[in-house]
Amino acid sequence: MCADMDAFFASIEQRDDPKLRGKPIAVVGSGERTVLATCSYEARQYGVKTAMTPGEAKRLCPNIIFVTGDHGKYRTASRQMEQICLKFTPNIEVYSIDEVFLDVTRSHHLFEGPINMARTLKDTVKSELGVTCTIGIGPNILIAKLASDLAKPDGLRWIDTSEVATVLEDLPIKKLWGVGPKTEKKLKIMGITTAGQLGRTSLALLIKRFGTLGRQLHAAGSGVLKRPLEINPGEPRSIGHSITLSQDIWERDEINACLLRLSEMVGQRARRHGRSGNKIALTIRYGDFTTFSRQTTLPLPTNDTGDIYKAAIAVLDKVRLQKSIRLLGVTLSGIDQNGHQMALFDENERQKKKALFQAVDKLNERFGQKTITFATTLASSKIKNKDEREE
DNA sequence: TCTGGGGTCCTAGGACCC
DNA sequence: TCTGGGGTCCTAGGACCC
Repeated sequence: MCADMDAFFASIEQRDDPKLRGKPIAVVGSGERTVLATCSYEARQYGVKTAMTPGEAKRLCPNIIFVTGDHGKYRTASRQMEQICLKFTPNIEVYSIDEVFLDVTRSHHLFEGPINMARTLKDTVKSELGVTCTIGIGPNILIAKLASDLAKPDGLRWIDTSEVATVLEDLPIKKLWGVGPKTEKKLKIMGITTAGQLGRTSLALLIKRFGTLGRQLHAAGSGVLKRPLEINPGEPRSIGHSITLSQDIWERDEINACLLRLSEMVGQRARRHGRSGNKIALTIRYGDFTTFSRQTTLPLPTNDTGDIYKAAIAVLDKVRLQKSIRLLGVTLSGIDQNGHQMALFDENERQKKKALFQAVDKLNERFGQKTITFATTLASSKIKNKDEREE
């Protein structure tokens, strides 16, 4: 089964504020330059869609109400959803904040079949969470997900093995999991527009044209997907934050201040999860939307704000900036997948550095962005920083 | 009121090693 | 005397997903 929350963020907001119920609303970010994270079904009737700008949405639907999103609240609701699903089977995969896969192969009989089970799950979600969800049922997660897509909102659909071919026959390829705009275009050039056609295309041809992806495309078109559920979520492979600035910036001081903030966000999250990584990537988007990234590898993994910041600055120093900057991002990867045994050793040092950074942030907030910063950021980039003690 | 933010996986090319 | 082959790691970019 695939249990998919309907217009999740918007539904939560409507649940919590009766004035929003039955109305076209959209959940947006807090910044000045934002897009719609999602919108209510009332808004969708006007053609409003996820990822639109508020301006576009307003043009299509003049009565639309914008609500600033509260991710903490959505995460809480998502965890509640997870707990509800666990009452039905221990074999679940929390695929995203608003989707859960359930392997009910061995448990549906306890509910007198999958349809009854799904109804009970829907009712439980409605009564305990106060929002609706759609459930798709199928012989594998690909079909279950497709069933939920076709049935939403507040729906329930079972695509039995015997129906799979019929459903796929005229299904547009872009509805398939893994087929985005680029792949759709390439397939169309090959004369393939439906899942049915994709499934009948020779595997050899698809592999020749798409490499590894070809195998997946063939499987998707045929309605099979062998991947089992990921019951135990692994370690995250990267931790990153990015910010679209309210105005494009050019001044090095402003860039540095932003990188410090991003480094602290990344470091904090890594420390909270007891993770470290040895690759630090910097993402830059110019005002004209050209976007690129540069990264560096450190000799040892870290989750220290200062280390991350220094690395980000070192990477930036190698870039000759062409235009003013719209977005900056910092990502930590190369995360040690076998735990955090290093942490005990430098706990003392870590605490000291953490206290230092908290103090620095406070001072900068109070007296202005550049009150305290790294000497290395003031020195000429020609000077090689061989010795860490320069800090 | 032009275009968010958080991720994953794959690929191509270069450096480097034997 | 114009020039192999296999392998690994790293970086940057792209496609996709929610």
